[in-house]
Order: sequence, then C-alpha cells, then structure tokens
Amino acid sequence: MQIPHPWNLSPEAAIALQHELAQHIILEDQVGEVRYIAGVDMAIHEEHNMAQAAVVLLSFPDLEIVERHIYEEPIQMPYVPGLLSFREAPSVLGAIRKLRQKPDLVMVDGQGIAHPRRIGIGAHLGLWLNIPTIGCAKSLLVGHYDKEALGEEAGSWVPLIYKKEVIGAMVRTRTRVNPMIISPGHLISLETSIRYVLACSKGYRLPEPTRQADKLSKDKTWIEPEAPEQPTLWS
DNA sequence: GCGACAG
DNA sequence: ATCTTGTCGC
Repeated sequence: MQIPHPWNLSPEAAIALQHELAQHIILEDQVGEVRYIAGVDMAIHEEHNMAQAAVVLLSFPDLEIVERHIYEEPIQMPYVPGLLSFREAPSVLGAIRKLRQKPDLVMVDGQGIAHPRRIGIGAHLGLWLNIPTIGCAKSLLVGHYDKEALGEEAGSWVPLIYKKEVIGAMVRTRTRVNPMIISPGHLISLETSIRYVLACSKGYRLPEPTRQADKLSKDKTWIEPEAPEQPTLWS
C-alpha cells in the first residue's frame, strides 16, 4: 500500500490520497480480545504554533488509566474541513509512539468513515497503525439523521445517513445530552463500535478514552515522566 | 450559484 | 481548535 506516506501535502494531493486510502478501509470486525483501549486527542497553542497531542491508555473493561503521554511539535498544516488528519495525525502518532503497551483498540476525537470520502482521521489512523479504531466526534461533518427517532436516554442511537448509506450513528452516551457521532474507523463494524463506545461511557458525554485524552491534551502542568523503558517493539 | 463544513 | 462568567437544570 502507499503507507507510510507524507503528511504535508497540498489540498489536491491530500484529497487524491484519501481516495486511494479509502479503498483499503475494512469494516468487518477484526477486533481480538480487548484488554487495552487508547484514546487520543490534540490541543493547539495558537500563539506558539504548537500542537499538544495526548494519548491515554485504559484497561478494559475496568477503564483504569494505565499510561498517559504527551507529544508536542510545531503545527504544520492549516485546518481544512475534510483534511483534518493531515493537520493532526502526525502529532497524534508522535504521542502513540510513546506507548509501551500496544492498544487493542483506539478511540479517536473526530470522524471515522463519516467523512465525504469515507476516511476521517479515525479511519486514517487505523489504516496507518493497522489497529482497530473508532471515530468519536462531537459534531457533524456530513450526514443526516432522524432527530425524532433518537431517544433521550443514554444508550439509544439512530443511524447516520450520507448519500443513502449508513456511515455511522448518533449515539446518546448520556441521558438528555447531545449525542456523539460514532463511526467505525478501520478493522471494526458500526455495531461493534457503538458497543465499545457505550461500554466506555461513564456518565459523561465523551467516552472515557477520548475524555481522558481531551483533558490531558489541554493540561498545561503535565510533565512527561522519564522513559527509561525499552523502545516499543510494536511500532 | 448558495450553504455546510470534524478540530 | 480557541476566545470566556455566570448560570440553568438534573
């Protein structure tokens, strides 16, 4: 395949690459036993043009924090709707590289395949890592759904439709709170994606992996602990 | 041509 | 994403 590939591309080249990569996304479950779930997110310090990516590894189904890491680097690309992965993925991957334990599943802050070309940052990261991923977004990029059909209780959900196809689901992770936009990333089905997201929801809108990563990415007092450990043997 | 538009 | 205090509701 064309992985690895450069990230600093022109909008035209990035879109062309997405069309190529989307062909390789697998939506059948290839999720083995899940012991560790990672959550990733990123914050930006506009003034210094710095990105602060964070990854938090949780045990499953306990959801206890096992590892937390931050990775910082200058932001390279601007934000362009539909091309978010080219702006955030490099930094997120930097944070993931610090994990000592390989995650069995990764939850990403953004769309999975609920994307114009079916390859949001969640799906893109899954392809790059060859690990099952789920896109957990807080707002819609594309698609429509039946608001009336979505129950108010935590656990209810309705399919997200785009061009006559089911690309994800609006999932109520908390009663009477705006639903999360859930879509499979890679190596996982929509049904399984929803199942894991709900299994990771602890009374907050964001599922634990993403919620913890979001919090850590915004933390300004976090000090990355020493890494006298051995290099990761999985990446 | 006119909106919509993850983070 | 980020700018930002108090405030309404479960």
